[in-house]
Amino acid sequence: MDNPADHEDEARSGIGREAVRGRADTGTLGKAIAVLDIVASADAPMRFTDILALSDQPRGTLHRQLSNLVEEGLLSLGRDHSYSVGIRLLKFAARAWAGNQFRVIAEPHLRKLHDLTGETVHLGVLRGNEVIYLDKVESRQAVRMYSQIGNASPVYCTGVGKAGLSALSDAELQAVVASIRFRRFTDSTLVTPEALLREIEEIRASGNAYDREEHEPGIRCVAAPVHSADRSFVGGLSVTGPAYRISPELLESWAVLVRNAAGAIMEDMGARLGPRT
Amino acid sequence: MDNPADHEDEARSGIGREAVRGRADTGTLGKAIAVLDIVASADAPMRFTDILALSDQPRGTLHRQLSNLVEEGLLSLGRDHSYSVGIRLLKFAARAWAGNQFRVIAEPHLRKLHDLTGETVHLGVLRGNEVIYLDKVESRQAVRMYSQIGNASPVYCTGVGKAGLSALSDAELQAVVASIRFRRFTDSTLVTPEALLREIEEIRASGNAYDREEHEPGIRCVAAPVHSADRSFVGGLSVTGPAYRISPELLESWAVLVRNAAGAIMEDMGARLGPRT
DNA sequence: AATTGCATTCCAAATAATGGAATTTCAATT
DNA sequence: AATTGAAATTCCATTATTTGGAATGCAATT
Repeated sequence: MDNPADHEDEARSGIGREAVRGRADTGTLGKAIAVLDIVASADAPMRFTDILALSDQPRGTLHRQLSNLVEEGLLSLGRDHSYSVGIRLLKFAARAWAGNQFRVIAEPHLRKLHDLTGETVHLGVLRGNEVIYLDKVESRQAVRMYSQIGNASPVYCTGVGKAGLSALSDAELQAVVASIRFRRFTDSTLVTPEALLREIEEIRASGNAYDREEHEPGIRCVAAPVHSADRSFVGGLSVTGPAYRISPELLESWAVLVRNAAGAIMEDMGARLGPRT
Repeated sequence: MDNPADHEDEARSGIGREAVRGRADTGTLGKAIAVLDIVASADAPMRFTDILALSDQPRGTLHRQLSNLVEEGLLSLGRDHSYSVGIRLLKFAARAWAGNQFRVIAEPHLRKLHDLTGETVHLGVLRGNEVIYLDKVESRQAVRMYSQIGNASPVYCTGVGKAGLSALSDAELQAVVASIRFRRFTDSTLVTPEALLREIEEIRASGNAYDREEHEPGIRCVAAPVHSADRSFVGGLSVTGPAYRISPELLESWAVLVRNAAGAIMEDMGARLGPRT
């Protein structure tokens, strides 16, 4: 599943407070991280000229930016002049994950939901027009944790993504939807803003989002919106499974469980964060 | 101290750029990442003044650096003015992990080693005077993957760390050892450069490093050095288990298995990278 | 209402980044 | 072994960004 033209500009209009920045890539740091993002969004190591083609920086500038990133361990430069993401980021991410209170508070609820359904449970948050998976509980350990945690998927074709969108204000929703470059993954993928917005309305009314094989054929899920106490994290909670095992009726029967779990998470967060303020 | 062997090693050129690096807080990016590192190294969210105390930047400067990091999603600023590591790093790390060829090539060998011993297997690489765990295979899934992957531990009291050190040139070894601030974790922890260097010599001779409850009481391990084909990654492979289950004799009986697995990984890497060059 | 302990903003001076062009290295081919 | 075109890297006068000490804002506490 390669998405070639994805890392072009991505119009990073994110969510919440860290989000309403229309302009990004400003300042020395911003430009450097934009370069890092280009390399991180590719699915193979990139050579200098490959990156040059995607970045809008002059040769000399780009070269120094890359050198700085390598110097800091954020990128790694192979003998064959190919750049890939550096392992120093693993350390940062491990801390980001372990220290994330939203995830920590949610974790027991994910487990409970997994026990109730027997299927894979995901927690993800919005970041721009992507959803980043924060946690996952599954039965078989065959699939590695890292295979999902940290992974970025489009908002418009995942249960977690659509659930998250439904929790945004209209202004935020409009901004995100406008930044989406729709791409058809399956026959069921929603590929227009109108179809997406219509579905968001339904989600707001019912409290549940569904992924009916819209991202991957044979994969269904039911989700509900969750957000952290201060709304700095907005996302969703979902139960996912193979279509052959999960009938639409079964999926629907889990809807209330997912909503309850999402509600319980938000209650826990209020309980922990409320008094402290 | 004009050891001819040193020149020999230096002549081998660019060894372990990734593995051994001095402090490089230079440039705008470097200083920003240094600030990020301060926040990532703390085990709780930090407020502005906490960070100010640890960084040697003036108020105004630090404040703008933090703002920039938040702007880029590398840090997240809570409503209570506390900074924590941002989830955008999860995306970068997921790519760094999935795309890391060293880890990809090593993975089947970790599994095989796990099957042979039944105990937890770790793969880690040196970064400065820390070892960063790249992968882990364990029996019980009770402990979460993220609990180790990406985690940074001191080189001098872990099997993987000491194994990695033994694979460095004398010059690199000296540089790393000089940068260590020794801390006693258990009664067995090596706390002097001399003791560490003496043990590195033994590891070089035998091909195996041991952690005899030097980091955590009740935890033992046997390790062997590994490095990527171009030596851009230098680290170790280890089998770890609880002391009550793993006698010193049993541990020693695994030594050859670990050495063989390490050798097989390096052979695989040569096989994949060799023809391409 | 005043105080205290923070976090945040300001702006001239200092410093680091910029980028077009020149140079060097690489790798494929003869 | 020599040639050559492509790719990577370095150079340095110009330009834009960061710097940092001091002033200001903000919200609890007395």
